[in-house]
Formats: sequence, C-alpha cells, structure tokens
Amino acid sequence: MARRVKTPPQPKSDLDARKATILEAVVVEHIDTAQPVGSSSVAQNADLVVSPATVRTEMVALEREGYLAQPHTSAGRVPTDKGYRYFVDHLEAGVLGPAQQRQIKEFFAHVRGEVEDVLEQTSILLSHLTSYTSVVVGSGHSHATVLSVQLVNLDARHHLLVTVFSDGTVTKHSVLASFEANHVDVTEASRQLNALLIGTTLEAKVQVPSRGDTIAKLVREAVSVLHAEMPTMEGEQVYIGGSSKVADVFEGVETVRKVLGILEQELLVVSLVEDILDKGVTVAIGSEHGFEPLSSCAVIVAPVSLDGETIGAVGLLGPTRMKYQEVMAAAEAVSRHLTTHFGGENERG
Amino acid sequence: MARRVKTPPQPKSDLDARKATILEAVVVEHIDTAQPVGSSSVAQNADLVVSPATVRTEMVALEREGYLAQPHTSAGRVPTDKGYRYFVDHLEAGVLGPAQQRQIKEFFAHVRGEVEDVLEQTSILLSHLTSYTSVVVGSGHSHATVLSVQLVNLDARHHLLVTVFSDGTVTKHSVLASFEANHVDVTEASRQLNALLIGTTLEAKVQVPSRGDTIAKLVREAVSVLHAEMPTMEGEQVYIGGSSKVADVFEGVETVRKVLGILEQELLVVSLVEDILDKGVTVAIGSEHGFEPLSSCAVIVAPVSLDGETIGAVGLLGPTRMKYQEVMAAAEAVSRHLTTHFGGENERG
DNA sequence: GTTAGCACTCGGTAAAATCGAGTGCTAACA
DNA sequence: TGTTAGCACTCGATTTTACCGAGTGCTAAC
Repeated sequence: MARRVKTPPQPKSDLDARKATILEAVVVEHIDTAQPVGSSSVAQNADLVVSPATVRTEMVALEREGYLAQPHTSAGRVPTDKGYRYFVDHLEAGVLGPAQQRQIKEFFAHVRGEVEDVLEQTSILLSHLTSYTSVVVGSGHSHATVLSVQLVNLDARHHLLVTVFSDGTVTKHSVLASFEANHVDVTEASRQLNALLIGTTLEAKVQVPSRGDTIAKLVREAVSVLHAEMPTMEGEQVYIGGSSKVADVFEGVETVRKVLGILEQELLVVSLVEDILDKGVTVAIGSEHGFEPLSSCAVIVAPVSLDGETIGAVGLLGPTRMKYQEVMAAAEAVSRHLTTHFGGENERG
Repeated sequence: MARRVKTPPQPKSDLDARKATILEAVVVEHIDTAQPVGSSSVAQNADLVVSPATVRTEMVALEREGYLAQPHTSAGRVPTDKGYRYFVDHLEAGVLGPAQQRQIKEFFAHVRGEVEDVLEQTSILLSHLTSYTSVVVGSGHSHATVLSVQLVNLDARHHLLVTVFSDGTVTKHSVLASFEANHVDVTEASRQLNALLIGTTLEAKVQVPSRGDTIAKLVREAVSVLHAEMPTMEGEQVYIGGSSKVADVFEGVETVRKVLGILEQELLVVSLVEDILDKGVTVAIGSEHGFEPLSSCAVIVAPVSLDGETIGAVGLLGPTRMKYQEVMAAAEAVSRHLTTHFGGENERG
C-alpha cells in the first residue's frame, strides 16, 4: 500500500520501490512474451529477493490499484494501460543499438531529394528501425508566404496556377475560365498575380482588381481558386511506413482490419498525432488519446521542429505492449536528425 | 454457352457444354462460400439435370484436365487457376448494380480537383465499390513537353526549379548552387531556361550556354538537375485504395502480411499492373502474372486512355476466388468514366 | 512482514470419439 | 454407352473427455 501523504498533486501514482520493481518486471516480461506473467517468474528477477508468495501479495495490491489485471483466475497478471503508463513515466531514456544508430546516420547522410521525398523515406526508415508502423506528418504551410505565383495556360480556357511558398512547397491549381484568354493575357495576369501575392500568406486578404477586362478576370479567378482551396490546402502531408507491420504486430484479424482501416483515413491519423503532440506528450497508451478504435494501441510521437517551431512529427503505432524504450529512442533520434537535416539545409552550401 | 468454332488458336481449353456448366457451378459456389464444392450441390444446379454421380464422373475428368483440384480425398472440388481462367474467359460481361452505377455517376459528377486528387479519390471509390483493394496508376509524362520552367530563389544558394508540363503535371527540384546568386540573376536564368526548354521533352538534349557567368552556371545547374532526375521522375503515380480490405478478403495472417508488404512497394505494384496491361489482358489469375508472392491473388486491370493513348490504369487485387463479374464491370465502368472525365476536360469549359 | 505449504481453479492441449459430407466403385438400367 | 442408385469407405472437422500444470489465494508458521 503506497503512502502518499506528502504528494497531493500526484493522485496516487506512487509505488514503493518493491511494487515498482514488480510492476516493471511484469511489464517487461509481458512485452517480451505477450503472455500473462506469473509471480514466480517475477520473483526470479535479480533485483528482487522475495518469494513468489510475497510477489503475489504485492500483485494483488497492484491489481487493486489498477496497474495490473488478471485475464482470469489462476492466470498470471497483465499490465493495464495505467500500468504501462507508470512504466513509461519511470523509464530512463533508452539508447539505440549501434546497428540502428548506423542505419540512421547512413540514411541521413545519403538521403536526398525534396522534403516530401525525405519525409516519405523517413517513414520507411522508421518502420524498418522499429518493426512498427510509422507515421510521419509534415505540417501545413499556413504561415508560409508566397514566393512566386505563375499562371500557365494549357489552352484557351484552361490554366494552371502554380504557387511557390517560402517553405519550399509548391502547389498547383487548375483554373478553368469561362472566357478565352491568350498567352499574352495569361502572362500579364501572371505578372499581376505576382505583384499582388508575393510576400503574403494565404490567410491575407488581397485587393483584387475590379476591372472587367480579361486580365483582371483571370487574376480574380486565380486568387479565388487559391483562397477557395486554402482550407483543404493546409497541406498536411502524411506518410505511413510499414503498414504491413500491422499484421505482424497485432493479433487477431479483426484488430488488424480495424487499425488498417484507420491508417487509411489519413486525416484521422494526422489529427491523432497532433492531438497527442498538443498535449505535450510523447506516448499515448491505450485509451489515453481518447480515440476508441485505437484503444488497443500505443502511439509514440516526437516533434520535428525548425527555428523553434514545430513543423511536423514522427510517430509510431503499435500494440500497448510495444517496446517503448527502443521505439522512443528511435523516434527521438530520427526526429532529432530530421530537425537538424532541415535546419542545416538553410546554412549549408 | 459460347460457341467458338472459328478460334483454332486455343490449344484445348474446350469443354463440352456439361463440363462447362459443372465447372462454372463449382467456381460460382466456391467464390461464394470459400468451401470445396461437392457433387450434390452442383447437381442441384438448375441448368443441370443429372445426378450427383454423373457430376462426380465429370468432375474426375475436369480434375484430370486440370480445371479442378481436390484439397484431400473425400472433400469437394476447388477450382484451379486454370479453372478460374476458363470461367473468366467464358464470362459474359456483367452489369453493374443500380446502386453502384449511381455511386459512380455521383462520384464523377462531383469530383473536382487536380488529376492527382481525382485519381486518389478514384482508388477509394473503387475499393468501396468492390470491397477489394484497388490500385490506380497514372502513367509518367515522358512524352509531355515543357510548358514553363521557373527558377525561384529561396536564398542566395538555394533555388527551386518548378517545371510545368503539357500534361498538367508540375515538378519541383531543389537546385543547390555552389555560388551565390541574386534575385536578378535568378530571374534572368529563369527566362533563359524557359527559352531553352519550352516545347522540349525531357528526353531531348538541349544546348546549354557554356559561358562562365553566374546566370549561365545557374542555367546549366538547373538543366542538369532536371535531367538527372529524369529517370526517377517518370512520375508514375500510384494510389492504393482500401488496403484494409486485404485483411477482410484474404485468409491467414501470413497472406495478409505478404500482400500488404507488396502493396507497400509501389514500384512493384506499378510494374505488375503495367505488365498485365502490356499483355493486353484484363485479368491475371494466380501465377499468370508470374509474380510468385502474389500467386494466391487475382488482379483485374482496365486501362485509362486519352486520345487513344494509355495514360493510366485502374486495378483491383483480390484472392483468386474474387467476384470477377462484378469487379470487372466496376473496373470497366470506372476506367471508362475516368477516360471521359479526363478526355472531356479539354473540350468542356 | 515474509514465506512455505497446500488446496483449488481453470485455460490449454492432447487423445478419443463421433459425425457427416463427399468420394469412388459397382452393378443395374434405359 | 451413358446414366444412376446404392453402398462402403475416407478423412477432415467438431465435439467430448481427460488431464496437466501454471498460477492463484489462503493459512499457519517463522
């Protein structure tokens, strides 16, 4: 029974040393074996010099306090979400294996291509590193300013509006005009659009010409297309790596199906990751993220930042009995490398 | 029953009417139930007025000829790949259910956005329509000509090369220069690049300026980046819809894992689809596509064309016992709608 | 507070029994 | 000659039973 006289802030999540050791042993073994853990195997733990009987007594207490659960009488104990939470909160930072470190170094030394490509490949790297499904999220560019706009005409009425933003993203939008316009008009409209939009963010309202000529109409059309697409164009990018790992790592076809179904809805995944990030947490276990369909999952996230601002995140999705230490270390390392990779880009060269 | 008197090329895959009926009945029932099919249930088939004993005799023959197989003695028969092949070859075109037709109409009436978005959404549509995993492939733009090139400078040494092609695709490439360039240089380089590249295809060699000034260097750098990226930039797009269906539709975690793993390798999927397409086939059953890991799958493809040229394809992936008629009808309908959707775009407006 | 001892529980596994769908064969039949 | 009813037989799937043993909770002694 834990004393908690002097720690009113923490509700009660304080366990005495022995309970903590036992809980940890149960978690570790269960993560390893996926089986309920019995008192005797815990008692064999080196850090513990008590008999199984004592362990049992403690386990009863841990169960009463909600850290452990018993699938059925006469089975060993299994950690609850709360048990995992305690475990994770008291986990000292893990250190990556040399092989993995090398793999990461290697990757970032050789990776090349546009941001999008790097993020996509990173998601694959992460899933290889950890054997779990990874999620890499690149934030939208709502704060980015327009560097260049260009209207390219495909034919008399079809034009393509290509916009380059300060964060290096490029968007394209079809502009379908109800009137014909020739190359000269389009070029001029392009020029005016540049004058109008360069340096602005997408949120900014701009003063469009109200004239009735072809060029002004083109400009208005283009601006409206750009603004109309704005909400959807927050441009969140999601890259999911190793979805096949879902089948390895979860048991039960039903669970696999459910998780895959969720991963398909990328918007959902983004908001999940961002929710967790917003809470300032790095691990969400079971029902902690409040997303019922994934209540048998744990999600580990690490932010990727640039100039102190969060520009994305990497995440890993696994069962609640996932290898937290390893995976957290990997997520942390990769997010750090990503941060310096993008941060360094502006300095180098 | 199809008569095909005038087609000697077919080696022997000719079955008399009764065998064909029996084979068909077996296939239909096995697709429906996933169970081996016995002689008695076949004999109940309306088109057949024979006893189970007769059916059995015929089944023995069909097995000897390779159309059916027996999982074990005293079990019913299961179609082989060859059996499915016969079935598919003699399948009259199916007609889509009204609900599905409406769904497709609805979709194409309201879908909007760039080609990429349409293709992605189409892949989702297809997987909803069919309950199988769908693959939508958009071909590369190797024949497309350059409509516009623009070099945008991010900072002194970082530039972004944005290229617009005649097929409406837009690419971006980072250009990292070893020297500094100001805005004016970049603008001028951009102008020269346009002069140089507009109207050319990526395959075409262009005459780059050999001068040593900043602008010429920028131009050379940009052109080389563009050409260097060419091979990878064939720009095949792949959209996979409903990967979660894999878990529904295949039995056995191992199979699910394998198929998911393959779907992750998008290049593989593209080449698979294109291989099948090249053979001029619309259905590849089991080992027919020669891709061993998917030997328990059937793939249905339908080309999407524009101006008589194939610009992409839609595909559906399922177990060999998939609902061929329905799915082929859906694939065909969607590919047709896609074709007119893109084809019509140039006219409308 | 700890622990040895012990009766008890109950899921998992294996062996045994059973079931029945489906077969192949044969002999009779049209 | 092709078809069919009859029948013995096969063999996977399902159910039943038995059993084992890991693990528990409790109690009494240390």
